[in-house]
Amino acid sequence: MTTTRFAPSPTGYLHIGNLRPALMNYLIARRAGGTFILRIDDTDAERSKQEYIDAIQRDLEWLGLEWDRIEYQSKRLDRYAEAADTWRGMARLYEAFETPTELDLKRKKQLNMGKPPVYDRSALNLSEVEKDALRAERAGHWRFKLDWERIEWADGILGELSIDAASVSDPVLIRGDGQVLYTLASVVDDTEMGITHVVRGSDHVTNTATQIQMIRALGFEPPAFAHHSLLTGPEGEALSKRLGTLSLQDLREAGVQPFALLSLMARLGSSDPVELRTSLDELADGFDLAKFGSAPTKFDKDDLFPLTARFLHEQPFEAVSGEIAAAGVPDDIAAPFWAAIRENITTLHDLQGWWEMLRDGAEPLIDEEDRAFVAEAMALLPDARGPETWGAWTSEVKDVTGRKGRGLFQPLRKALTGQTHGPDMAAFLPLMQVIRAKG
RNA sequence: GGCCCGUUCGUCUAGCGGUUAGGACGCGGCCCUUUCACGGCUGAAACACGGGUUCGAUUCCCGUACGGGUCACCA
Repeated sequence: MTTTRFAPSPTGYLHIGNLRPALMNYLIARRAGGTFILRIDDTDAERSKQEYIDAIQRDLEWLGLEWDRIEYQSKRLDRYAEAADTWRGMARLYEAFETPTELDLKRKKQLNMGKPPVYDRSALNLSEVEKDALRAERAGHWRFKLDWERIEWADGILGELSIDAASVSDPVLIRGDGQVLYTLASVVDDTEMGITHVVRGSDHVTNTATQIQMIRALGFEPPAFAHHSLLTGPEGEALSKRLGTLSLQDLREAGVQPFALLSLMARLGSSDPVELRTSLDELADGFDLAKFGSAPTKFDKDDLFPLTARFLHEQPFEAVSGEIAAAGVPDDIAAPFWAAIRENITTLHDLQGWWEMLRDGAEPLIDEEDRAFVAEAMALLPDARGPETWGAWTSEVKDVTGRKGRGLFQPLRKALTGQTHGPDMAAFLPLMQVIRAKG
């Protein structure tokens, strides 16, 4: 049974970088008919907020990424304590007393000497008497004692990976104040919840190495791990530098459609072409981690808009009637309005502009050599305009002026809409409430 | 600085010793169309650099450069 999870920490809003693991895990579960768990990693009590938990769920719902189950780490503290006891019993968990300042100092010293900044395990040499003395001063924190060996695994994206445990610090699992840390909670949850595939960003590869040892010590077999590359900005710069406008909420407000976002993110970085898909089943179909590369992937927000436009162009009136009403379009002309302009919008925000043009008219765009022609044509334009008007009118203008083809239609479009391109005029003209060119 | 990963058209990538280096998106042109879009056809566009190994390197090895990640009592 395939079981995956998406495990955001509610310390901020979901952004584009979070969407990759969320989607990948969702699609893997979906494709296998398995279970997708939303796990709220809220062990950090100071930074976690209910507001963010709500926002995360809203964002996932907006995208249609439904979870089969939701779990909260803050409700599983007893499970973590139990695992800690197990490791203590095997002497894999040891108490250390360095303050953050001391550790920082040690690291700087090591760095200065050109050595890797790895914890030196000096706490292991403390006698019971020394420990008691230290306990009297401050609360100790707990580290997992790594076996110094090469840790290897076959990564679903990165391939064969090997990390020397000796090059990594023994991870702190429990803070001095008793707070359980990510690595511990994650390991316990992944094993107890039967997670079969862990897909996360490549910023976790060293965590994975240490977690494999922790899982084995608990008597479990590690799940299949896969680490996707991280997103960068269009110039290859770290994405964190421009995360400002890349929260899912920002994208939604910019008018990006869910399926545009999903279609791009489910394929970007893989060898499959990015094509608009309009269901999660289609997205799950053919989704394969092995098709993803391991190089950093450039993400450009602008790529979302052509997909959004394409999605909108396919939408029936019923799907957008609410937005059309919100843009101020009267009900009686809402359906023909959509039919006329839908292929000329990029996002739903463009609805407003077209409606305003219809309601208020557009500043005519008339070339000097067309001035007389346009005046002549406008005189022939009837006040009552219906679906047949454009055809009848243009053919009459054609007969009267002798113009035809582009030379006939283009000046009329420009005079009526002030633009060189736009909706099909046969459908658009009857909806125009005001025609400024008519005077 | 140590460790891990990476570098093929603008972008995402295929390639797994001998290829006219392929595809997709984007871009240009043509056709279709009263505009735009759609569709069809077509064009420009890439192996980071330097050494090896080899009859032969985009492909294998080493080095350099560059990029990303990590080295928290965050996740």
